[in-house]
Amino acid sequence: MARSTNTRFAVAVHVLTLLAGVDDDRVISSEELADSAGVNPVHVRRVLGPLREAGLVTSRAGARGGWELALRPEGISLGTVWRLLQGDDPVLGLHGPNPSCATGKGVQQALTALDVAIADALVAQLERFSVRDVLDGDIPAQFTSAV
Amino acid sequence: MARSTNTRFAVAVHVLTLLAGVDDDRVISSEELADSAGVNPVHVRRVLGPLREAGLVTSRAGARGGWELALRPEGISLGTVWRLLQGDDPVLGLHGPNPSCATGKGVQQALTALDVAIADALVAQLERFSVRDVLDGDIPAQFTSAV
DNA sequence: TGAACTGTAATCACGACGATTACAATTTCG
DNA sequence: CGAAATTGTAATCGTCGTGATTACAGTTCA
Repeated sequence: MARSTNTRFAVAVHVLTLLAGVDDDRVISSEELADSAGVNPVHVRRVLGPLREAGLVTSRAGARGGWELALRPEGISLGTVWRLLQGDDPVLGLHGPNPSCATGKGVQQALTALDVAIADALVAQLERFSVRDVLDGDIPAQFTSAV
Repeated sequence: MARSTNTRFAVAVHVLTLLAGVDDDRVISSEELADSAGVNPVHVRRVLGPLREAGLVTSRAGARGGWELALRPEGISLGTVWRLLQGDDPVLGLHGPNPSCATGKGVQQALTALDVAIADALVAQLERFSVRDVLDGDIPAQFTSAV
């Protein structure tokens, strides 16, 4: 089984969808979100950290504290979420450099270029959908991607 | 740093490019390929296994044995290589199921659908290039993906 | 026959990831 | 004010995927 990317994106989508489904003025604690997503509260806070810094969600400490969306669900695209969590990390696995071999140099460059292209295509697909779409179940099980 | 996919694809591209660059009737040993790619000979054989079964390369045991391309470099698309090595493994990381929560169900379905879309888009990008392109350095460092 | 390979299983070490624990800081409420 | 609830964050731990390494049987050529 090939290594897939980590589950932060999945957890983020899950949690954001939950937050999108509650009343506007209600906040939800990390523990509640974590229980629903089947992960650890600390993990939830770590995942939501970057999203808070980007202004997608807000958090409140103290009793009756918790999390809520800072934007409307339709204003949060999955591409944005991906970018915030994955940053510029490569999608392809590039093995170590091999400076001695000329062909190796070329291969490295090709793979790097491909990685950029693939990352763009990946985000482009995710950009087509928002948290609202996930909440409404509006992501078809099968659809033709731009091939 | 997020977990990227494994390096099998990168190794495969590297090795295939090397094989594409030699005379037609010359075979190269796993050790030679491994040294050039900076990996282990056993790893090379494991990576090339699926490609051999798919008819992309052939191997010969015994003295003066080794590997050679079974197809012309322009006939080996990177998309094919990716599919052979990655199979149907998910690109997105899907966290464990959460049957108790209705929203969770929907999120799982959405993520699964997205994973298919993304995998398709990824392969579509790779399909645009062949081993020949890598060998010739014909993969531009920057190009607009279909956004 | 012996050397040079492939094919493959078994084991090992490393590293990423997420769980868990712990604790300081913040906020609400009685 | 003080207790309870909750975030923010560091530190540690266990698990798992990955590739290196070793070992060895089978194959082929000289």
